[in-house]
Amino acid sequence: MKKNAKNELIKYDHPCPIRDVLDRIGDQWSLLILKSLEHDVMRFNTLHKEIGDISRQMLSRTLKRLENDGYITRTVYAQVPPRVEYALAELGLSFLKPMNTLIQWADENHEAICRARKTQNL
Amino acid sequence: MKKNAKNELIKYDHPCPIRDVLDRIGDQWSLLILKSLEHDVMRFNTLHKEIGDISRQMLSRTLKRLENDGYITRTVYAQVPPRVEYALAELGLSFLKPMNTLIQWADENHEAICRARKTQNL
DNA sequence: CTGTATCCTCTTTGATACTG
DNA sequence: CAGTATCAAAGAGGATACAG
Repeated sequence: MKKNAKNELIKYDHPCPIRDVLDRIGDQWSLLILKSLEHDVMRFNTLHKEIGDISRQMLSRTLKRLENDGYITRTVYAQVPPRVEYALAELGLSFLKPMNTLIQWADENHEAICRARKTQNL
Repeated sequence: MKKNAKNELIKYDHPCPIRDVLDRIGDQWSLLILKSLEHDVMRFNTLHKEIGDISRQMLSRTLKRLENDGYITRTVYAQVPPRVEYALAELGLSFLKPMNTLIQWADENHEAICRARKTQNL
């Protein structure tokens, strides 16, 4: 566990839910993957092509994390060549609502943000 | 849904507003800062104490980015010692709705996620 | 097809010391 | 009080080759 400068334990036994959740789905790819799975079950390579600029490694890692957190399910079919399908689990389905609220806001306010940003490049 | 010349599905044109927005407020601190400013104007050190484990450098940087993107305002009072107050700007106020939807979901589902996670540590 | 292992780079973040 | 500069560490992410 992390310690601060005085070597005191930082108390995250039960971390802030917001941080705990957002640290995971707040990365570069999770939302994109969940959004891709909103309407369809998807295979690994289909996701890879759809998202376009994600590396296979990051796709693999992020899928594992999402699966481990309970957002998605992973189904392997005993075939040659292998066929693996990813789909939203219950948690992922319930997450669609706040996610889409956020996405809608981003869409509506993107232009305003771009306008505000023009002055600098931080 | 759009398709390209080879009839493959394409969901994400560039620049994608979702990614552009979330890459900024999806970091470790932005949401926390915006949440802290939800009900009160705040000074630098007050924010620093309230958030607790953010470094001054990251607080400074994140505040600048949020200001530059138009989420918050920064007001300097001509005093000695200096007094600087941060407050939500219009964009930040409008962001409260999707943000709180997300926070509420995180609160309600945190336990389920923790339960799902127990098996591994990715 | 569906990944994993390895190596490498770039970004993020914190600690600390310093300035106005 | 409100930051900034500098340094260092950790992690995110990509490229490529390899494996089942």
